[in-house]
Amino acid sequence: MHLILIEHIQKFVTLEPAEIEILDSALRVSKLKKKELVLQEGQICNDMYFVVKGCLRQYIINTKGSEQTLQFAIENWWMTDYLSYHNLIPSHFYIQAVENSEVIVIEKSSMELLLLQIPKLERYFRIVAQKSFGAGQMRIKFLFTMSAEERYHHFNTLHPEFVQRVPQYMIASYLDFSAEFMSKIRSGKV
Amino acid sequence: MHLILIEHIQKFVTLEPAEIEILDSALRVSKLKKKELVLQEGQICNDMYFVVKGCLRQYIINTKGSEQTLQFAIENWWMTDYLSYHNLIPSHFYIQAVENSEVIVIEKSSMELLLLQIPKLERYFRIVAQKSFGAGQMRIKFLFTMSAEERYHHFNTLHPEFVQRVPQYMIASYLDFSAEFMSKIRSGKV
DNA sequence: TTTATTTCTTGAAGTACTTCAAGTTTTTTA
DNA sequence: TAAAAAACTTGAAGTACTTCAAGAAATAAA
Repeated sequence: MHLILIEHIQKFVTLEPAEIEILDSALRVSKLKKKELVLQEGQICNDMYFVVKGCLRQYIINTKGSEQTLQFAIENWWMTDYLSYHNLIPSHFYIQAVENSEVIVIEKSSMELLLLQIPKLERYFRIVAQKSFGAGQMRIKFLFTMSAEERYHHFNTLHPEFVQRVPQYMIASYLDFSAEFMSKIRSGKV
Repeated sequence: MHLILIEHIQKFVTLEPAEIEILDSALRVSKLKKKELVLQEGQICNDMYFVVKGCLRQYIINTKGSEQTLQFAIENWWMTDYLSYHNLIPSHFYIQAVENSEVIVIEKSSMELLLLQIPKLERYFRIVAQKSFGAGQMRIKFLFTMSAEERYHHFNTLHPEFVQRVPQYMIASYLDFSAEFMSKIRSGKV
């Protein structure tokens, strides 16, 4: 049983036993090794990933050839490239496991089938997407109004466990400053 | 008849005549004067707005007391503060008409009713939210990887009509640089 | 039209960051 | 456990912007 996802869904909609049955048999778990890629730039994103355990990140490779993390997903978060997924266009992003991770993968075709069989899931995914969009708006607010140092302390206060788990250079690029500058912030040299 | 919205919905789901009837009678149009606010910081956002004509923007007032635009919505776009809307928490944002505008307002209570009466709308709003989130991800990519000048030219190429309609200082803050710097970019002095 | 208000421009001075390069520490692999 | 790889630190030099202040131009109001 894919309990973690089913419980997450039931926070937003109530499923009948029969629906849980359908859902459960449609899901499959995939174990990802640290650094394993599930999406690469140029590919069409055909899956949605729900993190059961571990951590994924979405990143790009910029013109200087270095990686910039745009998004993290930890337990109970969905990760995908919605634009590539919906419009069938090549993705601009990489999606990678930051740690050894366990994810539930739902392919697009199987997702469409599920949404027909269990229309309540439309509601669940609507709410998830709307909340994610709301979180994204807050992120832009923080990026626009806080200095690098403020963003670091804010993130560190909000997600202290996370800062331990993930390499600093990934967090630095997620907060839109260089790894070197982050090092200076941490040591108080700025 | 609120044709523009109904047509927009029918791009994603097919509505029965009876459903159109229900929908149509639940909607109301509101005319907004230029600069009119529909949401202020600290208020709980209780509505969703669909722009029929004109333009809305979401902005904040930063610590220096100046406005920063985080989001625009033109014809066929939805605008709301999803975080405040879903979690019933005070909004961090202002939402304002940039021009004299016509919007369709749906209050939360009426939205919940509509979603029960026309479950297909769950699908519509799911797709809209997922696509919006996808667009937000691209926005962050552009903010992270392009210089101010590149962001300006990129935006200008993508939305040339828009740059005419909206004061430059709003676009400057949306692209995360100062109005003065935008002026210098435009005159080639940089 | 006249006046008031809003928006845009310009240059000079300042700053919050980046980049580079080299060394150190930590983690992973064999 | 040694060796290799990945991640972090440090300082020096550079730069892409911001801020300020003042004036000009465009738009709206009277």
